Amino acid sequence: MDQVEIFKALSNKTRLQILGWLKEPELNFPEQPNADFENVGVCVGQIQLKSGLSQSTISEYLSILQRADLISSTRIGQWTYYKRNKEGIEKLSKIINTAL
Amino acid sequence: MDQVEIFKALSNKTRLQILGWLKEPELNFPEQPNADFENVGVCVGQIQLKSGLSQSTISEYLSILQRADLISSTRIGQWTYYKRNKEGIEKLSKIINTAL
DNA sequence: TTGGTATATCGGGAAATTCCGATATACATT
DNA sequence: AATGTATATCGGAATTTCCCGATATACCAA
Repeated sequence: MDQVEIFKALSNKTRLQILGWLKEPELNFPEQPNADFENVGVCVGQIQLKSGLSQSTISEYLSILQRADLISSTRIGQWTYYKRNKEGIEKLSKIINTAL
Repeated sequence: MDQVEIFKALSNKTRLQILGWLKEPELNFPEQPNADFENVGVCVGQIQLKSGLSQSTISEYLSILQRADLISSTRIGQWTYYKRNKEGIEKLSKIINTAL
């Protein structure tokens, strides 16, 4: 993954908010039946609801964040759950500390 | 300074390269008379030469990086020198570790 | 199989970014 | 004052990003 693409993924207010929300899902989203935040994450619909943007836009934003390795996804039934990707974010932290 | 603006500043290959060059100026630029890298930084002309882009583009890129607090400038005579801004980069590192 | 719900993908108008050449400004030299 | 050099600013064409509605795909339930 190109460094520039990671920073592009972060260059948008809504996408930064999503990452913030996914850092503490229990504070930012209502309880979910049959899917705990820690293991699978938060479903697209909840993220979209919270963002106020359209379904298609949020779906695209989530895939941009995923391509940048900042989040990861799990499909369960008809739902896709996204959660923070610790490894990717740690890698970004290392980039900041070594390249800049 | 808005977080989004910081990441936008970093969303460009040339601007990332400039930050990398300014991290170790002595490895990336020829000796400068009357201005040491540590205190004042590297003059615009040298950065432009190394980048291969036009003078106007590099001047603009440097001011984008400066607005994001990632570099700072000093004018001496007809030259402007830019150097890495340690504090701004440390602040960015904290953003990564707390907001994402 | 039919209909319903969740998400992904497509096509596109509007706005932002990239990078340029031309020009303006600032300072030094003669 | 006039000229030369370093940098900043302006105007703009080409490309990319933002965000939407429409549509496609995937899965579930009856």
